[in-house]
Amino acid sequence: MVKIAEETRFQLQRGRMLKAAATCFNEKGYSGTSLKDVANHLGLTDAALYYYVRNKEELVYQCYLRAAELGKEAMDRARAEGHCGFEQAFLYIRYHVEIMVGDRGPVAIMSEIPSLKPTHRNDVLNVSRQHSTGFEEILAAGIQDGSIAECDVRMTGNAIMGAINWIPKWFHSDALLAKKVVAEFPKILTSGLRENVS
Amino acid sequence: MVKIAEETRFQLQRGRMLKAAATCFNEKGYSGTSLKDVANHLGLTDAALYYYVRNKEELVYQCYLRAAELGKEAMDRARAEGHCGFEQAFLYIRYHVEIMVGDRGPVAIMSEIPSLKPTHRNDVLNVSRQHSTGFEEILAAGIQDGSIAECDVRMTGNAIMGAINWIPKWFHSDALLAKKVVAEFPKILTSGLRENVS
DNA sequence: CAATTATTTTAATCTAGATTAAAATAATCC
DNA sequence: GGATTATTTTAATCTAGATTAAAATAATTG
Repeated sequence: MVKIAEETRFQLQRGRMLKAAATCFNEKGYSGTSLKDVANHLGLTDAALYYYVRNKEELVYQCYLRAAELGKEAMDRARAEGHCGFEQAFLYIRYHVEIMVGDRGPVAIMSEIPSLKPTHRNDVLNVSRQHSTGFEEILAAGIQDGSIAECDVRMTGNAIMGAINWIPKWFHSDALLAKKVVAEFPKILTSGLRENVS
Repeated sequence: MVKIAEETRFQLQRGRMLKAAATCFNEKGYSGTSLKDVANHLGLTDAALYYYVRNKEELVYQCYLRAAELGKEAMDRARAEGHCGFEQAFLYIRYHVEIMVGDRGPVAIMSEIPSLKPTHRNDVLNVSRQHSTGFEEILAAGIQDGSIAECDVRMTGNAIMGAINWIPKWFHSDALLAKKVVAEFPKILTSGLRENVS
């Protein structure tokens, strides 16, 4: 068995597992999902999951890490492509939402960060903070370049991020709705940012 | 022991318990908080909580019900006092946020609704839906009366509610920050609603 | 203060669901 | 095809933390 093939298969299953876990956690809650639930989603037995992950805590950790990475990906793209603060903010929201409601989702809601073990918790918190900070930087840049009206970047960031992070609470795999979310959310969440705030 | 005195004391402790539980759930996550944690907050033993609640599931249920009631209270006030859709939306956000970050909080994030038992889950979901619907009605009324620009009320409602519901994730008892949140959130979340959306 | 009721604690259980070890099956390679 | 490694299952344990029963303490009443 050659290294490359083996890792590919392994990583495929592992990816499926993380998606299944995210689905379960979002839809059944954390305490409501047993490893058996996740395994059933994959046509496996609960014990099989231990081949991919040390324990349940690590499963959650990996889900959260994946969520954070996808967010970062969206932000990186937006920063690279947007020509002013406003455009970067708009694109970030657009890309992140697109990922969340698209076929790379679902993305796990990070409701159980505090019950992760210290190392893992810090990992996740670090990426999260980077992410928040990154968005605040975009907003600040937008104020500088005149594309965004003067505002409290911390609070505005919290508001917009909150709206995004909450999506998995009410959105459950629905292509039609997904289209609407992608079309509307970026508009809605940035419509208050322009200069004409009265 | 007279009825009234007894109920007063009981209800007081019970109220404290619900607040302590909300604090724990928000800060340590659901699976991260044991009944012992909640009890310690009150200087009690875990077993004592069973005097106030049948089991942990009911404790969560009560927390969520309380959260829903406080939201409803804010919305009722806003509807009674606001003179147009926009004003009602603004006031609702203001009042709800004020409650969440003030001394009537914290309000539990409803992350574990799916693991409630069916009856309780339905109770909570019903109030929640009423609440969302109520806000959408406010938005629709605002569009009618011209105080709010044409928009997708469902999506706009989801966005604004998400931003509010996410607050307990990053806000932890801090009077100074509380002031800022109350001052900024209503402005930020309604700044995109006016007619001048381009 | 004695009696009654309310509240809390102590000290056990009880249990779902996580975890593990060993065996079985499946995939891949030479 | 036989050997080797990867993946999954079966069948037990193991455990934290929820739950309970009985006893202890505290409050209130007349």
